[in-house]
Amino acid sequence: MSTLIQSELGPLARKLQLWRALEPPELEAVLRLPCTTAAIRPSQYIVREGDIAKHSCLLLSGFAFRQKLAGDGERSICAIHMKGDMVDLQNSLLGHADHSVQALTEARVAFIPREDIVGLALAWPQVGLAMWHDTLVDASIFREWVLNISRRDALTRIAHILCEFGMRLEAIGLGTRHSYVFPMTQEQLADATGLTSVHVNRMLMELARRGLIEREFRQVRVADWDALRRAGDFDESYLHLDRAGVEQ
Amino acid sequence: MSTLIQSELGPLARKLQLWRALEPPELEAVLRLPCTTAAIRPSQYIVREGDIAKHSCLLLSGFAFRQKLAGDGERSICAIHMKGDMVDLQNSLLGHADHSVQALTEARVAFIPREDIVGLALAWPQVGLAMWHDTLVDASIFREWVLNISRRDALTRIAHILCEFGMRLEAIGLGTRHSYVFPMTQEQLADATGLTSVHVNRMLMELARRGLIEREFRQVRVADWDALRRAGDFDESYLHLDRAGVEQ
DNA sequence: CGACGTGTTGAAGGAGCTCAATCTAAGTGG
DNA sequence: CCACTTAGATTGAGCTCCTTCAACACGTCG
Repeated sequence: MSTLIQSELGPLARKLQLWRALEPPELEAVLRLPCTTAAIRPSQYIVREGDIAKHSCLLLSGFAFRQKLAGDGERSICAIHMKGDMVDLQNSLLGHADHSVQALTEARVAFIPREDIVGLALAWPQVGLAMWHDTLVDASIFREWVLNISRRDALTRIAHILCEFGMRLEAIGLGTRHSYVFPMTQEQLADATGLTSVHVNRMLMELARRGLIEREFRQVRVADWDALRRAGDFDESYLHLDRAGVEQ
Repeated sequence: MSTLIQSELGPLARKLQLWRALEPPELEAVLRLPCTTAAIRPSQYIVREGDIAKHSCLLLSGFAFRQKLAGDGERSICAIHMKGDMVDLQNSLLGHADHSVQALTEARVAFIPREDIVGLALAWPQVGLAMWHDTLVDASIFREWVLNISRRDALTRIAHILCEFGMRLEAIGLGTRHSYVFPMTQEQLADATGLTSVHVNRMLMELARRGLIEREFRQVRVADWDALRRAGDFDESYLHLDRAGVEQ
């Protein structure tokens, strides 16, 4: 955890521009944010539930997930994150972390001091709006997960999350939804879908048996995207990747 | 849907101040937002999934909920809202509504044009931050619901949602967590917890049998708050009602 | 009065869980 | 290079929490 580099924040600038057109001086302000970077190992904590917020974290490479624990120790994974995601913007404004963030793979993370995020939003309101927009999209994904977990059966849940992951990878130019490495263990996938790892295993095998996907360890090949999409009751509009209707 | 009144937006100003200290001119800007109000009947739609965003909606009185539908028609209720809540800030920034909002009881709603919300955030960045903060708290509640539905058993889920509702009522000065009218049918409560109405019914009766609550139609009397809190694995920190650690 | 929405109850069935064994691949140390 | 370990994936068998279906109770409202 060291080195103060200016150009590290490219992925953030790119993400924010996806949400809102930014002028050169605004982009510059984003890129000039002070930050320190760190290399994170798989399963290492980036944020711990209860932490007092001192900085926000941006994922520069690799994958991470958010988790909460129930009183009896059961784990719930409520989000998966990839390059360019602010894994906890909320720490910039809320007092304490209400959940943990953990690395899924080798990852690089940039830490940006809390007050600089707030200062950025105050000095450059358009950037503030872009970050707010980002939070709104996050919230939309949480709602879809509530639906996924509460009202879809096991097979559909798994198919849905596979669709979402591929779609998001593609959206940030990190691969194609037709073939990718899914970076979670079956136990983590279980915690992300409200199932057990045993049942996740059976459902993955069932999806393969039906010819929707082909698997080789964590490598997923989507043999029939339309069928997987149908099986997963997947409609990407909740990801708000299109910006139709968003002017100004 | 008519009448253009200035002082209608008091509940919004109060809510935003809860999240961030605002100066008189900032407050005035909030209160001066143009808006139209409407009386809404129970189960009437306030926003429909797929709607193109033209305005944001503020709940002035009564209760409402957000829902999404699965492909097979199953319903998921992902949030309950009360006085002062912006039931769809996301419409101000995102292009289309990714879910519906429906009235739970008789309600009064203020519609604020999309561009005025955006304009407010641009002209008064502190107000923009307050609205962003509001979205972050919303997202925190969604995460807790994901945990609630995915990793808690039926009795715990119901107890948890009863705790949350009472706590939030109290926070906005609309009652006490020890006794309130819970404005949902058992079927709606089922859709908010990922259960069936039959099982919700049995769990409510079990909570009463154990002496945690007393019921009379929708009226809930919390006989033993601490026990209910324990039974519901409830820890209110995710509501971010305290502002400890939040300076400036 | 009949119809409807909501709540309550019983009985039977099933989707997913639990427990436990086995398998595989990738280290790790000798 | 091989014995040993470990994390994760796979499989089977039995069980349970919750669902499904169906009936009935109750209050309200036309």
